[in-house]
Order: sequence, then C-alpha cells, then structure tokens
Amino acid sequence: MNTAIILQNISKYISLTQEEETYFVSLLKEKTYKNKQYLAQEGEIGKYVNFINKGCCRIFNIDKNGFEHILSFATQDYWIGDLYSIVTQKAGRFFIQTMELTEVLQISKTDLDSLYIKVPKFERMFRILAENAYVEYQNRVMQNLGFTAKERYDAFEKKYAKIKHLLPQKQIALYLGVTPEFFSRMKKKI
Amino acid sequence: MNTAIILQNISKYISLTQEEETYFVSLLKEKTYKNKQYLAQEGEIGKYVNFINKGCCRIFNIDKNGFEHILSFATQDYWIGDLYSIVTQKAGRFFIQTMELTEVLQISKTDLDSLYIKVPKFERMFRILAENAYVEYQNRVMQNLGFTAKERYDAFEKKYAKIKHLLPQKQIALYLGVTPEFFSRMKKKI
DNA sequence: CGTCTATTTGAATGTACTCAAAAGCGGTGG
DNA sequence: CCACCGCTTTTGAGTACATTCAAATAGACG
Repeated sequence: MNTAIILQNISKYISLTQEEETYFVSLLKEKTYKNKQYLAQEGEIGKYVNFINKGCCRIFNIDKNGFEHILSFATQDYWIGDLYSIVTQKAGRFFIQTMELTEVLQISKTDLDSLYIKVPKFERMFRILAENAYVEYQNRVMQNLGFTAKERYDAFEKKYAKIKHLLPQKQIALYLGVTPEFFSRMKKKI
Repeated sequence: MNTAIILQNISKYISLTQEEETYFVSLLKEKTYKNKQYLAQEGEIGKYVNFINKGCCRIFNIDKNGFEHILSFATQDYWIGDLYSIVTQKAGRFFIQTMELTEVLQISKTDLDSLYIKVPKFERMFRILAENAYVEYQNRVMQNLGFTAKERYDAFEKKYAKIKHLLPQKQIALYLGVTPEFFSRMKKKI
C-alpha cells in the first residue's frame, strides 16, 4: 500500500510518533476505482473519508429537474467525502464519482472516531482541514454571488490550474453554474 | 459577564471540568457594539473569534462594482469571525457588521492557540463547528447553482425562521443574490 | 466503422438587471 | 409635533445575460 503521499500530507498539520503512524496506517484501506465509478451516492450513508492517491473525482448533486451541479473537483493529495453524511450518519446529499482511474485510501467513520480518541492530534488535523474547506466554500459562495460567468471561469482556472486540462468543458460548465452551450460561446469570445 | 449561553453552547460538543471552564472563561472578553458597527473589516487582520450573546450580525463583502453580497447572518448562540484571516493572519476578506445592538464574547487568536494546547478538547469542538460551517456553505453553493431565486428564498426562510422578520428586504435580497428591485417584484407574486 | 457523447452554432425566449422615478417609512431636529 | 431628510420599497420601461430547444459537427471509444 502506498502511504507516502498521505503521510506527507499529514505531516503538514501534525507530527506523529512511529507508533502513532503505524496505528494510523493500520486503519487505512486501499481501493481502486475505474473511471466513472461512485465513491458515494445520494441517499447512501457515508461510510468512508477518502484520500486520493492518484486520479480525480468530482462531487456533485442532481437537482429536481435532473441537472447536475458540481460542487468541487478533487485530485491527488485531496481528502474527499460527503462530510455531512459521514458525521451525522444521515442520507448523503451528493454523488462522488471518479473521472479517471482513481486510487484512494479510505478510513471508516468508526475507525476515525477511535483515532480521535487514541491519537487526539488528529482532531487538530481534521479541524484545520475542515476550516480550510469551509473557507474554500465561503469563497465559492462569494464568487457565485458577485462574479460574472467569465470571472468565475478565471477563478476556476487559477484554482484548478493543474487539472483544468483534463476536464471536459461540460464538467467545467456544471461547476461554474452555466449551461455547456453558454460556456462554449463564452470561451469562443476569449 | 454573561457566560451562561456560551457554556451551554460548548456543552453540546464537549464537557469541561470546573478548572477548564474557569480557564476558558478567563480568556473571554465581553464587548458591546451599537447598531451598524463593525466587528471586522476587509483588509484587517482577524484578531477575534466572536460568540454572539445577544443581537444580530451580517457577514458580507463588497465586489468591484461596489455591490454588497451577504454570506450569512449570525444571531444569538452563533460563532462568527473571518476565519480565513484569523487562521492565516492575512488580510481579511469580509466585513462583519452588527444589525442591531449586539453583545459578543471574544476570544483572541493567541488565546485560542494556547487554549488548544492547554485544553485539547477544544480542538474537537472547533473541528465540529468548522465541519458544520463547511456543510452549511456547501449547501449554499448547491442552492446557488441549482435553485431559482424563489427556491433560494424558501430555503432562506427555513434557515432563518427566527430572525427573518427583523431583516430588511434589501438585506435578504443581498443574501439571495438578487437585486432589491427584483426581490420586491418576486415577493409580490407570492 | 458505427454509436454515443461532447461541442458548436442558430434562433427564440425568459429571468433577472439597469436606470429612473415615485411612494412609503423612520428618525431627527427645530 | 410636525417637517424634512435619508433610506427602503415599489413600480415602470427597456435591456442584457444566460437559457431552452433544435440541429449540425466533431471526438472518443469499443
């Protein structure tokens, strides 16, 4: 199991003893998903928090008219999950789907709960991760309220500079909150 | 100093010994703001996390055309602050302004940092608070992408049932992301 | 190669905005 | 207490950004 990336990620927030590290690693399950498979679906109870070792996912929902809306993309070195469902153990609200061959490390809700108790440092790490995610979405709300489609596209390109080339236009449009048709016209003007 | 509400709030997440409670309370500063005063402003470095004992605030920003956009309202029993700025100690991005006479309890960034070290339980509490806030904003993004103005208004009414009566229409419009004029017309149709 | 999906283009439509002005409402000072 | 001021809310008319529906074209994949 490749744990180099995740341990590197963790070291940005907390430092672990050898023992703690071993314990943490023992809770991880490696899983590989093919393209277009689901890590989570609307209505399901969230079981796992996922760390992406390799690949790319999108987190989206489907509105009452059947249209998809993308909340965010996640790629290598990102944590992803339907946090609401994982925390509350209520029906999830989102789909999390791979966009290519993707390898993740999973930690289950119950293991995470014991981890918090045995190694409280992880409270700190996930506090910081939650704070960062919160700030990200706060930004996104601000942009949705105050930016034109063009400006939102600029912000998208900055934020996802590394993966924007992989993403089909349609998916970018769903992220920006415009129709693929409109996005196509908009791009032509630039 | 009235600490009943904040201690009640904390007890929802963690339980404190008498000693821990005393220490925590010793870090709090009570402050009263008149209507329309600022707890934080864009460009300032965030110093305090605020807990609202009484009153009501709005957190908003001003876009490049001078239009205000409201990210959220906060009322009694809410924690509020420009978390990005408090955490990173970089220039804040938002204005936090009272909408009536408001009494808050403040804890400074430096005191919060020591609190995390002396009483690590607070890592847990603020982890949970950050997770909840994150889920809230995730919801908001979802609504901005997939809901019509009318549907966003319905969601607003549900979320802010307790305070929606106090809020001027204009402020509601700025929250929903429509112009006050459009909001007025929309309301008439209902 | 054929099928399926993504992208582009066109034309008509609608939702929400802009600018302008009038009406309502609350607070302040003379 | 009333008059005035500033701000909010309403209403009107014209406009623009973005959507819908439809069809053609291009690309990707088995």
